[in-house]
Amino acid sequence: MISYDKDKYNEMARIVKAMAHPTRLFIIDTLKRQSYCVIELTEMIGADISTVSKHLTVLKNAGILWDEKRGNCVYYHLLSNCVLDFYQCIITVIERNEMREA
Amino acid sequence: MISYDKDKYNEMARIVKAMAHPTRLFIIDTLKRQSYCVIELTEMIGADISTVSKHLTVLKNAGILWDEKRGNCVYYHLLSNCVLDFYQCIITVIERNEMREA
DNA sequence: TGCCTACTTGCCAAATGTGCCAAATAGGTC
DNA sequence: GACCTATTTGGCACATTTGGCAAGTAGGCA
Repeated sequence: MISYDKDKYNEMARIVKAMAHPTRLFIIDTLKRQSYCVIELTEMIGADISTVSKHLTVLKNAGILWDEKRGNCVYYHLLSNCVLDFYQCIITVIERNEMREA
Repeated sequence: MISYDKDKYNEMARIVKAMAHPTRLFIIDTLKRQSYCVIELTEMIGADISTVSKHLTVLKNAGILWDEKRGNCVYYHLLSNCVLDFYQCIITVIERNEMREA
């Protein structure tokens, strides 16, 4: 009998939830190329800097990013490259969805 | 200059959000072995059947599951096996988080 | 036809997530 | 120390998600 280990799946959901936002997916996708500081990411995203800072904190708390203070700026880095493998899967799902709708 | 293609990341977030719930992660993990009907999953999960049905609908609408009526029951199947690759990555993230906390 | 089982849907209260503004903090530079 | 820039935090309104109950639907079977 398969049992639902709530603690295990809660912990996993915490990580997935951290990725479950368009801005945060963009941040992960952008940081795979190189690291950026909060201001640079804010310019790309076009939201309030406090909003971007909070998104970065969510990803950092999930263990997906780490941050590094350099001079006046805080640079964010991708910590878990494996999350990028997921992107191709998601795109595959989207493309198949579009095919089925057509 | 990298630009934030909101439509693209919204669409991707829709799929990730569908997975961003402990019960739904459990369902995906369980259906990788074999298909189950709503009642069977409800017994494993221990929630109201309407709650489980709604979770299944979320995953179906995201294109992660498909359903098939057989006799009196609706069987749900995993449509996108690639989402399972993500599980190992999440577990790696969790394990590293635990190491860093220790 | 009527009943039963297996679901799905509507509704609603509670919980959670989001985004902006304003205020606080933290380091560098003069 | 005073000031400036970069970032984080607090607070709040608004939107979304969640879960259970009750009601509705759909097909099988006597």
